[in-house]
Amino acid sequence: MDRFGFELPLLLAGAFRGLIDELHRRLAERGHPDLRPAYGFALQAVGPDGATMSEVGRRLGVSKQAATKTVGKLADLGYVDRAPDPADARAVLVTITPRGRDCLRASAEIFEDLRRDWIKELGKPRLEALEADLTTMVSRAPTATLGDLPGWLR
Amino acid sequence: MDRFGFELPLLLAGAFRGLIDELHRRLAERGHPDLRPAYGFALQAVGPDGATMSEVGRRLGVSKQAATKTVGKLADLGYVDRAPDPADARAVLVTITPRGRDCLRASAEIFEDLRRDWIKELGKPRLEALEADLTTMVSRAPTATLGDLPGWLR
DNA sequence: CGCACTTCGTCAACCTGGTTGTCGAAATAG
DNA sequence: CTATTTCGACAACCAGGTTGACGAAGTGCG
Repeated sequence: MDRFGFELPLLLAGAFRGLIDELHRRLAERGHPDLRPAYGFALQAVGPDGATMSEVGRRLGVSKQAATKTVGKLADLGYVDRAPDPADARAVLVTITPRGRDCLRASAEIFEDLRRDWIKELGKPRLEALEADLTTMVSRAPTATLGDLPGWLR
Repeated sequence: MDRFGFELPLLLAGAFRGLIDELHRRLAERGHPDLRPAYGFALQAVGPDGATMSEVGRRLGVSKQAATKTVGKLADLGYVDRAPDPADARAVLVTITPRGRDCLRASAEIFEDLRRDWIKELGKPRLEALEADLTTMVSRAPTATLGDLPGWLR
């Protein structure tokens, strides 16, 4: 079966999207219905040890202004807290709340489940080959932080 | 090498993005520097035979208002023309200009080149396996039109 | 110590690409 | 001929990004 070149990006995007859609479907079932994909990235960027606003922005590859807005949303949803940094009076420390931690844990579990689904469907060797090949191609064209996916296709 | 579940979506997104970034890099070299990924989708949606505004919107999976705006940009850039539909006085016919056609042709060629790059890197059997496996997983979770990718991760 | 420079986070203004709601005009159904 | 649908425009709005300016706080160094 000979394929067209344009199918490759479509397949990649479709697979990515399918994965993320399914993640959020299952996340909703587990009590996190209002988390959007973009917030998920941001939550990851905060990380288990917390981070300052600027740090979040750097990790996401967006301006600190954008990070401030996103963190604000995350805080409204109860996933993170903001507190003055005791070590630096200019800085704001963003930390993950228990709810945020639960969400992160659930996400990790769901991703493992999802990967298991793929293994069941394709077999372990095929999936590992797929991952290895994608790693090759991704490292060949080093992509940015990936947190700026939202604005990227602007 | 044992991988984490969360790597899979990252790899997919990274590969997709790498492909699209490279497409637009090469498109720019060929005289289409101002086409953005989102416009590329829209141009595809107009198609070689043209379409009405509403039709473009439906194909992209967005409202006709959004389609109107995007088509406006595309027209400003000289990729499409708008003309009253002789068969329906309400409708606006959107057609691709020669420049748009050139862009579409260049895109197709670049995607083929890109696929050849992947074949050179991974070998034909591996790439075909990768495509087949992605097809399996994508068809398992039927994704939408994909034209609404921009707004999707909202 | 004191001053210059950098960094932190905020505010304000703006852009883009979406959304919904309303509307008049044109096509279609009955 | 009328009722309903569809087309595309306009307006208002939202989300998530941008840049620029800014004061306050930390840092380096003569």
